[in-house]
Amino acid sequence: MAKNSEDRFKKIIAHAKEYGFVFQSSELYDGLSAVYDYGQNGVELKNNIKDYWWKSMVQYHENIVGLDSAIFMHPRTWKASGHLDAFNDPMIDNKDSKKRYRADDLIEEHMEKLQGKIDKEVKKARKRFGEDFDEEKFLATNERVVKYKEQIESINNRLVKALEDENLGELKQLIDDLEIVDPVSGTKNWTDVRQFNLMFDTRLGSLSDDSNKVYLRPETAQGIFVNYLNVQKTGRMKIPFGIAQIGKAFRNEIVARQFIFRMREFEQMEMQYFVRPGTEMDWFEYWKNERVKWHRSLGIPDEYYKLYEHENLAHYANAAYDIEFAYPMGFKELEGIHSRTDFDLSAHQEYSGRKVQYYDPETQESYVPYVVETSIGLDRLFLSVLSYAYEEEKLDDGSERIVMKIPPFLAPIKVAVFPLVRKDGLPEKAREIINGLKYDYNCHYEEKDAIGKRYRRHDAIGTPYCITVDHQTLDDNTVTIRERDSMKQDRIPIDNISPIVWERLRENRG
RNA sequence: GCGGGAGUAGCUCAUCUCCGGUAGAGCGACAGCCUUCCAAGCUGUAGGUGGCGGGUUCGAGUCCCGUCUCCCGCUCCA
Repeated sequence: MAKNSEDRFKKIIAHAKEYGFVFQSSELYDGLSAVYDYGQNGVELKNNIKDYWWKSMVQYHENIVGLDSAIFMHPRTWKASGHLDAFNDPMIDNKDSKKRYRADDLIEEHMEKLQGKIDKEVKKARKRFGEDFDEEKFLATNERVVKYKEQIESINNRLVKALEDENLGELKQLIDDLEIVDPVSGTKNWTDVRQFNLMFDTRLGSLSDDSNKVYLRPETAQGIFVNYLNVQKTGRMKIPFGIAQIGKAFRNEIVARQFIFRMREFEQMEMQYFVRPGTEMDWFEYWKNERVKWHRSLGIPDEYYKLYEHENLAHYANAAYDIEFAYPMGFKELEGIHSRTDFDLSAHQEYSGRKVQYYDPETQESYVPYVVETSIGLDRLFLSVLSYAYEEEKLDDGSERIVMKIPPFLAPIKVAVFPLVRKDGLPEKAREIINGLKYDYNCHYEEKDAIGKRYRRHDAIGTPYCITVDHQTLDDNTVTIRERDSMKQDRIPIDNISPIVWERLRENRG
């Protein structure tokens, strides 16, 4: 990370804490690594983001409905989804090179080397015997080849058994016995083999035995897939249709850092769109464009976004696109659009033994729908808004201000109301105005300190509009409304505050 | 997880270094005064068992060990 963006990132994190957006979890007890809490302003911003996403998906699309599934799910869900197998890796570090490897990979590479030796022997023999060479016979009888083959077999047996038993000590022993060296450092100075589990587990019920182990979901999508039939049938949904969900997910990341970008407990906003097989690429394109449009509607300039097409695909996908955002630490994934094929629904059909299909009246056939997923990290979106919004501004008079240029319709507090001075009945008038506005907008009243200071305080949390009650207000019932970014003021009648704020909030939504 | 750096008031920091002797400032917050519009007027108040635990010592923020957390690099990442 470049020095100045590193500084900027630090300032944003400090600002987020100082102004009640994000606190480290359990800070009182020295904090909990990679877990964060949202403070009084953070929760408002986060709720506003959620609300906007939810409306964009569920309210603005008649064929998309919502869902709120539980975090606990039947353990077989994760067997079916592939998470149980795909994210259970035994890892080992070389103390000299500081490199980390998958222990089973190292052993497999060793076996491949042995296989390479066999191939070499075969090649040599073929050269020697020419036309008469009988490969099968050679493989079965050549002393050296047979020895290599036996070695491979015995290693493989030990490896498979060790993995099955989750015997980490045996894996380490195997690496020691084979005298495997680190390709980088060339040494055999290894740590113990340790198990890394992506998923958190816990016990359901008060008796602790292995049979009631359950996992905290590592993605919300599976809650949608296992409810596909329920929603499709009870909602009488016709393909194509979507199910949207906002919820917490949990991942025990090996390294979880970078503030709220990568957390152990995080929130996803996902929409799974069920389509007829063969049309998935069209819908993939469609949602790619829709999601880009949605991001543009936040009013953040295009250059903050970059599209990235995946070449290494996850176990469930046949196409994947990331929308990346220019965070202070560089372009990083904000949202993923994936064509998940029928991988998940088929897997659940197989593991549950139930028919997870759709009868298409048009084609008069049943099929397992294909799925196009849009999956965005709520916390990452929050961070993108926060890091875009943070600005240290030099004003014409030479002074500085820190202003959070949060898209106004997402701002934690929409309207702040101040009496110019704390006397002459101005505070009472200001209270009166707030009481009229608070049912429509999140408002804030302040009378402490000089007026300029109060403006700056609200700049720092991104409040788009400040209403000031002055002496003229008492004569003609007008107030000034000050706009955050331009710092310009208009004088408007009290009765017009609500419609004008409404109008401006709408305008600001791309 | 490994390696390096750091942790003193809400924030920024001072004191720390070869020399151990009962923690200060600015900003901020709060209360009040003064002020007719963009942070810096006046008065007062609160706030720290120096991340936590242990050791050495008559005495530790200061020396030693452990631990937690954060930052940087490496590794991993649906």
